[in-house]
Amino acid sequence: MSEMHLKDALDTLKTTGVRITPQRHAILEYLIETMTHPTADEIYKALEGKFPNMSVATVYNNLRVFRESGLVKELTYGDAASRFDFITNDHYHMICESCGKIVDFHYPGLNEVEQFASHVTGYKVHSHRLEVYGTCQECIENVGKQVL
Amino acid sequence: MSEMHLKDALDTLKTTGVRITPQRHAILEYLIETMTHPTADEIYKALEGKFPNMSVATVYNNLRVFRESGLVKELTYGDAASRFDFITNDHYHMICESCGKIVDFHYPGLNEVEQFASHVTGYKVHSHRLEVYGTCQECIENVGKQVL
DNA sequence: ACACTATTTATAACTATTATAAATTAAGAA
DNA sequence: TTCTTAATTTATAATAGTTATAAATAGTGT
Repeated sequence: MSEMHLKDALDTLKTTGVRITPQRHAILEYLIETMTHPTADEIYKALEGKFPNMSVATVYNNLRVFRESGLVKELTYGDAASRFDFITNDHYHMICESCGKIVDFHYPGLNEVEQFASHVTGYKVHSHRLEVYGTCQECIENVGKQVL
Repeated sequence: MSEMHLKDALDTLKTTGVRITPQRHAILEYLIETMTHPTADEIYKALEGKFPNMSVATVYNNLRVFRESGLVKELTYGDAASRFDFITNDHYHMICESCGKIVDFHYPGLNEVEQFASHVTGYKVHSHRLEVYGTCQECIENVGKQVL
């Protein structure tokens, strides 16, 4: 079924007139099959084997293309590197403030908030972003050697 | 009443054993009185008049101190510079994707989401972050000369 | 297979942020 | 008030993530 996602994604690109290069194929594939939310550099390193000559710029360029095509979401964290997330259906992120691990969770109705916010501010709403911060089980157990 | 905030903030710092320097005073004051959500550089430039010799590092250092004291929240946006927000009470941000303007809005109950997320993921929850993206009235009227 | 244009690569530049070390200063003690 | 000391500021350099550029390469429709 992740193959289905890949197929859909490639179709989306083709429809938008974006060329399918081996690099793009590989980046998309990697984004879909890894359940993590990799940084550009992690993607770069992961594909180093297949594409020894690939430039970091290529990764960044394509992540931007994917973002503009609505295939990928970019998650930013201040000075740290952005993380990229293949968009499947609506989900949110739970982030461990100790080790940085990100897991997804689904939650139904946040449309009310959008409507409310739109009403109060007069903005026309496109989307929203919700993130929950906490400590994961593992880090709770490893108290004493906190990193962050 | 913004003077109240400043007083409270200074007290908080003093209690935590953080020295009150003129620079810190000025940065806090600026953060409180400007309703915008300035970047470190904007703060630096705004205080250039009063402190011609102040270093950018000082602004960054103190914003970190304030963040660690829980006085200030940092909002990150990928490659763009972080924006800093004096914490009053719980509010969220509505961000215009066209001009970048940020306005605050209040919304009551998102604690359910925290509880839900905690239950599903097993994380111990500390906080959350919600942002709504859209287009502000002004930019809706100025269609045709889109910036972003 | 060709031609045309998008894309990749390699490199350098840019910008936000942080580290460092020397000079300065806030704040409590004498 | 003056002294003392550790925290803070300043100036500078370094780091890291990301983007711009231009030449080389390669998809895609014909």
